[in-house]
Amino acid sequence: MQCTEKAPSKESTLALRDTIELLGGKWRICILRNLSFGEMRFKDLQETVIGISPKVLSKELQDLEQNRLITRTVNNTKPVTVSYAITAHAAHTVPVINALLEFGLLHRRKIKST
Amino acid sequence: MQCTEKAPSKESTLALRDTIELLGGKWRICILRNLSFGEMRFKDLQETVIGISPKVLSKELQDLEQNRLITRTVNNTKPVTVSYAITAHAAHTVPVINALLEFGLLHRRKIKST
DNA sequence: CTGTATCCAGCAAGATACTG
DNA sequence: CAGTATCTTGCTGGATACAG
Repeated sequence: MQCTEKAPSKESTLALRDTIELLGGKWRICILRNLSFGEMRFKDLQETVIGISPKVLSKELQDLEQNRLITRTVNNTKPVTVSYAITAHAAHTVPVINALLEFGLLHRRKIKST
Repeated sequence: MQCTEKAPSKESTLALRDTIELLGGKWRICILRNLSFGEMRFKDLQETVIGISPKVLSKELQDLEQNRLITRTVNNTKPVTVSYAITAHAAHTVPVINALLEFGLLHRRKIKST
C-alpha cells in the first residue's frame, strides 16, 4: 500500500499504533539496527546496546522473535552460544531506522543552533 | 549524513536513542502524522488521536513544541481557538512515518498468515 | 474550546544476584 | 556464555473533575 491519503483515517491511525507497539520502546529499534549489520550473540548485544540489562535484553529479544523480526539460533559449541539475526521481513525496516537516525542527527544540530 | 557504516558505532547508537526519545512513546508519531495533513485544533486532535486524554495530549503537544516539531498558534476568535501545525523541520519525518505505517500493515498480514 | 489539577494503578525497567 | 529470579522504584498515562 502506498499512502495517498488526504486525511488521517482511523484505520491508518490504528495501523500506525500497531507499528509503534511493535517497534516502540526504548530498545527494540536499536537492537534491530545492530542486528542489521550481521548476526550477534547475546553478549555482543549487551555491549552494543548501551545500558541495557540482561533481563530487559532477554525480554526484548523474546518479543522480537515472537513477532518474527529476529531469529534465535542455538549453536552447538562448548560452551553453548546463541546467535540472533534479523529476518528478511524485518530488514524492510532498516532504511526506515536509518532515516530516523539521520533525522536525530539533523535535529541535534537544529536545536543546538537556536 | 548518509549512513554508510559497516558496524554500529556508539555514536550512531546514541543518536538513534535521541530520536527514539524525541518521537517515541505512544502518541507523538500519531500526532505528527495527523498534523501532516494540515493544521488542527486541540479538539480535532483529541478526536483523531483515538484514546488520548486531554492531559496527555496537552503534555505531548508541549513536548513537541519545545523540540520545534510543531507550532502553536492562538487565534483571536471568540471563543479562543488554538491551531497546531507541523514545522518544516518535522515535515522531514512524514515519509518516514508513512514507511512505518506501511510496514505495520505488511506486518499484520505476515503474522496473520502464519 | 482549551486546557490544568488531582488522584491513582500498572508496568517498564534498574540493580543485583544467581543458575545451567 | 546466556540467560532467569527477585525485589523495588519511578514514571507513563488513565479517569475524572474543574477552570479561564
